[in-house]
Amino acid sequence: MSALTKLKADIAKAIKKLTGQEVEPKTLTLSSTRKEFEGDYTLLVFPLARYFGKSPEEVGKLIGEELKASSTVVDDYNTIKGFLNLSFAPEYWTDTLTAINTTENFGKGAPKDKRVMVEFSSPNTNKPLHLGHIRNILLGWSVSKIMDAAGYEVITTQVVNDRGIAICKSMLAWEKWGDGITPENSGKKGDFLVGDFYVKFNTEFSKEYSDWQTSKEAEAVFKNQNEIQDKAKFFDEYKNNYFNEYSKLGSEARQMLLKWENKESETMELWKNMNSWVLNGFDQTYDKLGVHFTKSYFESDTYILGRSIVEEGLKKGVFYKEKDGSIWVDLTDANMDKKIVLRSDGTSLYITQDIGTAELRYKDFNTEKMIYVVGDEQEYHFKVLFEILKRLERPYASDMYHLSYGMVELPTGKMKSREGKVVDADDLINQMTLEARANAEEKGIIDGSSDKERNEIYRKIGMAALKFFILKVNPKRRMIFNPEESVDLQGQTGPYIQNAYVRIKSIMRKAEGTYDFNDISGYKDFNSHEKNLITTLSSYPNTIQQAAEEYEPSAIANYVYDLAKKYHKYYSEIRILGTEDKSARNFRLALSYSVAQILKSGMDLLGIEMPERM
RNA sequence: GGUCCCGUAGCUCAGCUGGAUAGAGCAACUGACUUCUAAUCAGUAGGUCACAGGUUCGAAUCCUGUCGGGAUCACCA
Repeated sequence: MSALTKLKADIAKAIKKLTGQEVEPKTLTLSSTRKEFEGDYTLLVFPLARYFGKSPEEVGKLIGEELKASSTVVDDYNTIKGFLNLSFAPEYWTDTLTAINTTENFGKGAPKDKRVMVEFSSPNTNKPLHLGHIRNILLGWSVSKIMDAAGYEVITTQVVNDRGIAICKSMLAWEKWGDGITPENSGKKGDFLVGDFYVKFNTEFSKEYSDWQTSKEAEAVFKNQNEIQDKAKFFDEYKNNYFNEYSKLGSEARQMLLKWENKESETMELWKNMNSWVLNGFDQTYDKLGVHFTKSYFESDTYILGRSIVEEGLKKGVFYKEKDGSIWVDLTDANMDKKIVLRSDGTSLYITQDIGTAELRYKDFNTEKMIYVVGDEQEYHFKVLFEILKRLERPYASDMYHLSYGMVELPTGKMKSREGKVVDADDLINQMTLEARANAEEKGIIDGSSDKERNEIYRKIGMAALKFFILKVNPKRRMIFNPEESVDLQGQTGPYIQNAYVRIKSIMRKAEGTYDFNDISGYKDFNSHEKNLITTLSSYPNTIQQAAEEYEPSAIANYVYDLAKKYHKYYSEIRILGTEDKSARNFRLALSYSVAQILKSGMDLLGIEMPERM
């Protein structure tokens, strides 16, 4: 039991003694005292005044007096209006620090005996990962780390969309214009190579389309409609119809998809090859980002799943059949629409697949809780999916969450990979490392280490800047990313937090062998920074639980920044190694050590590594 | 049109289970490196918390409505 929980129990006891009223300790509001006031923690007495029938100020005095007499934690008190400010005994601070210092993995929650799956990334195999994926991947990875720290057992997965018309476009373009090029013979990263052909297809297709627009056939199409008068505007919107009805390239791509579905060997061969190039490229990017998956699922395996569950649901009466044979679910009573779950020709849809994959994962891993990290444009889809699974009475249906996040846009608008208008993940990662290096070289620090070590440090700093930049923001917010304005390395950033850690590491190296963490109790004259830091440290476990409950990496990011900021301030005012009094010096080193541990641990929850020097 | 998300300093964002005078960073200006790493610290300046009502001893926070931005409402994924 932490000292604060004990204090709350003491307060409840005091109230009981004074009024006879039973109060649930956890309903008490206890927060750290604002720095303008005297005291360490503050109890809000407004809500308690009614039990006493006296003014909040008087009530504060009564409780304060009682606590001073009965609680071992409380040394003194003062009241201002309805705020009861409590000052703690010196032992509280040293004991708390020692407890933090000696607890292994301080902050980690007790095992919850529940397995949670986090699905994220889920890329298409026709182009490289881009900035949008980065937000997804960082969120997913961080949430999985946070869940783990909160006490869950975590499984990470991705569903790779490796089939469909998009990949056929790349395949077709490679066949037509590729001239046998491969990642091996060209030295180009596989996902970029395939992505180039995807763009190539689309530029060729656009050419074909604009040529067609002057043909008689096109004239006729335009005349046969009278919804849009402006010709250019009409053809702008007609592009998809053209692809499906008139385009030569479109028909070739569709034929390729048909061949793939019929598993024709030549097509399968090409498909397998190109997919392996892309997946290989993805693995390199994942490595750089430091993420990995317990298991990857492939849509080419899962796209037919879900049908048997639909059949089962039909029998149960959850679904119904239309005259044409298509199967539907009516969700109007849950304030949603009717939704098709199986086509009239018996084939699966996106939602059918998702029903099937959920079931498959449950069977594979026995996950009773599932988190899907997917963009907010799919909110409705997941609302429907979760409702369907509930009606099908799946055992995991009660604990499903769609972690939805806002789109990442460029200043010029949305990214369009078809037009090659994207910020590639790899480019961004490299750019960040270069940025970190340029910054370091300008400052002329990090000397004495080898090139290899230095590059490793630059990588860690660059990645920290990028990851923190993205994770500190509430996922729901849309974000506009300007590649021209580089990500900051100063201020509220990843490197700022790394710097606090590095400073401590430097102190610890210098102090090596000259201190004893067990000998701190002689120190009693704590300054406000020290109390403040210990208070912040002791709230770490709570922060983790809250971040897990709310699926909110930004809560951790803000916490870690706050801690680093407080430490930087402390560092600038107190000369730790120069402390004369022995137990004070030990205390300060112990405190610094704990701060470093928690900074490292918290950053790890964001997927950010710490350098030992920078 | 229905539903959901967002709106806080010039910019990027915290704060939202109601509590004391709304906080950071960036950008601007001023100061601090012979002293544990200045990717730091201290300071100046910057606010009708989109707007209007309501609940409350107390509202950026809760409720209702309005406005602005975005998403979504396919036998696409």
